[in-house]
Amino acid sequence: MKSLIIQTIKKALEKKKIKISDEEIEKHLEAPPSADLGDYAFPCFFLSGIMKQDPKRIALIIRETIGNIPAELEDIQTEGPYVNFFLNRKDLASSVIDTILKQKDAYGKANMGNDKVMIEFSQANTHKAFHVGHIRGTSLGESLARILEFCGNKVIRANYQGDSGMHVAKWIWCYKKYHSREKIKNDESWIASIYVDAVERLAKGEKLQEEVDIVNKSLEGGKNKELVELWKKTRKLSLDAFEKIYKELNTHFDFYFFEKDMEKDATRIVEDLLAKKIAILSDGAAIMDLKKHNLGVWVLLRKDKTVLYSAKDLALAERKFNQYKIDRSIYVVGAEQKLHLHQLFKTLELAGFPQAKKCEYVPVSEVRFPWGKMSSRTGDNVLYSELIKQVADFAKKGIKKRTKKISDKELEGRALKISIAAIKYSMLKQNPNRNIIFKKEEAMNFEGDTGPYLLYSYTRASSILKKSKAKISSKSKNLEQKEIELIKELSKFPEITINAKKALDPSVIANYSYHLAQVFNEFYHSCQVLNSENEAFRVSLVASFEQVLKNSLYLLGIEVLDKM
RNA sequence: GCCCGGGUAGCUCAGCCUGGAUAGAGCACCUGCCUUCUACGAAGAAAUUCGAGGCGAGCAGGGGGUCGCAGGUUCGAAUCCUGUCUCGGGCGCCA
Repeated sequence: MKSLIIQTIKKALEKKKIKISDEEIEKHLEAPPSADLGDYAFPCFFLSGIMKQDPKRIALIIRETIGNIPAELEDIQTEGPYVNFFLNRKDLASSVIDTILKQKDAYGKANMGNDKVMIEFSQANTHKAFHVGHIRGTSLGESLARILEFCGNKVIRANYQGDSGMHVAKWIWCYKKYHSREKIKNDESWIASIYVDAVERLAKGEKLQEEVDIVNKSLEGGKNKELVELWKKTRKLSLDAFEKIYKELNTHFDFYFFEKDMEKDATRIVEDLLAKKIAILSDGAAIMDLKKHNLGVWVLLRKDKTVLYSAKDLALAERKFNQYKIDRSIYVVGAEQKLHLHQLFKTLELAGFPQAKKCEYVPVSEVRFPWGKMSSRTGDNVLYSELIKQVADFAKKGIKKRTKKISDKELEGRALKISIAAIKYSMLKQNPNRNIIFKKEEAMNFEGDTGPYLLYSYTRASSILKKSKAKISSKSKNLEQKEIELIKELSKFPEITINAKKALDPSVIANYSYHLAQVFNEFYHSCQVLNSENEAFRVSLVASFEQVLKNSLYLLGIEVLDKM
């Protein structure tokens, strides 16, 4: 249809002895700000230089030169310096609806190559809090995985859990020295509090770090059985807690990598880099001097030869490519680690790993309080477990207000899904590269641009579908303005998924979902479906909306509900 | 100091890559509406139908903007370029 319009414009211009390429015309062709202005608009500003006339006049000339309207189009009008084209909306409507109802869950899927992509995300550290910031990275990774799959990729979800390193040493040291009389509790906030206590104590006593270093060295050596046992036990508590969270967040991983398992390979790789003189020793530590590349200095091994996360990341990269034969490796990691990731990729390149070029970084910005950083080091944060409980309690109140007969199990289930939708949506609707200012009151807001609003719109649609007995038909004798708007919005979905994939940005999908629901709610208020003359058509439109909203929410990792 | 990323309504954000029709949303505030999640009454064996209100996780309308500031490019700048102010993050043994 677009090419027909391009050709129509081209012919009209040729009659006026002006040659413009198809590409040039397509570049200028745009969508008018509202449907009553048409479906495609051709702005004439750029022609005023060539034709030496007022663009408004040029629009009139083009319209006049076109003459009769081609059969496939409904109308061509001018509006100021624009020539506006109207498609045959009834045809458009039935083709959009037929496509959606035929393709169902596959509507919007794209075939953009079937690369095997590994996407690493979440990377929660054991022995520390899983707070709101971690929800963001986890939700983002899962959503990106779904978007890539939807566009034809084979996706491998990988988690890289920080179960070794200085933070673990601090926790073990602190527990042994100050808390050993406390029983080890299966309680996230208790585990998090020991870490906070360690950081506080270390900030006060300068010499204490030496004790932690000894614990660290000993843990890495693995010979002190008592320490290793304590590590294993506490590590498992953290990992089990994470697993429960992942399940609630509707995500899963195909592979779990652990920092602990990278230590040996990391040492080997660094020794190799030193032998090849790619890495050098400085003050006894092994470093990569990347100043030439404007990436500063990257420290790989401490002077006591224990490994740093930099070296472990080299080992991880090697393992990802060698063992899993992937075409593309995406790292969904905090934006504050930007330099680290670039140092990693550059080092892989200098070390001669051919896969270096296949690595990509998706920075995830912080979730902050209005007054500053959220931190597991200071304990100034909101734990996932606390937040989900509060939001779910709030959701339950809402459900109870409306529904008298509901089993406890059903109530819990619905409340959890609504809360997850609320929390995930709030994390995904914003561009990943920008900080989110977290306010607890806003997490409890279920109105407007929120996850629950989207779920609510879905339940409205499914309720209508349940009640209607009409036979579905995608054909309509006439179309209301709100119906046209909804159809046009539905037709945009395939393009939206491609945009989200290219940008690796779920907020594109989130913004679309919200706008789609808004348009549907406007339609809902202005067009009665049940018992209307046009019920057969409207039901098919509602069914299409339900399907597309479901598909787009799926890409965000949000499950829909029939009832709320 | 150097390197990134921001600055758009009181607050939180979208639009910026690829410049165009009055700069869009949400929250909060004000005014209306409310038929199709749920929920009340009546009729019916039931699906359901009819009726009058309420709720709000619904809709409409309203107030609120020097798109940080200053230049430049352009017929046209929130969008591109330069400068500048300001906030956040990062910058050799944390992850």
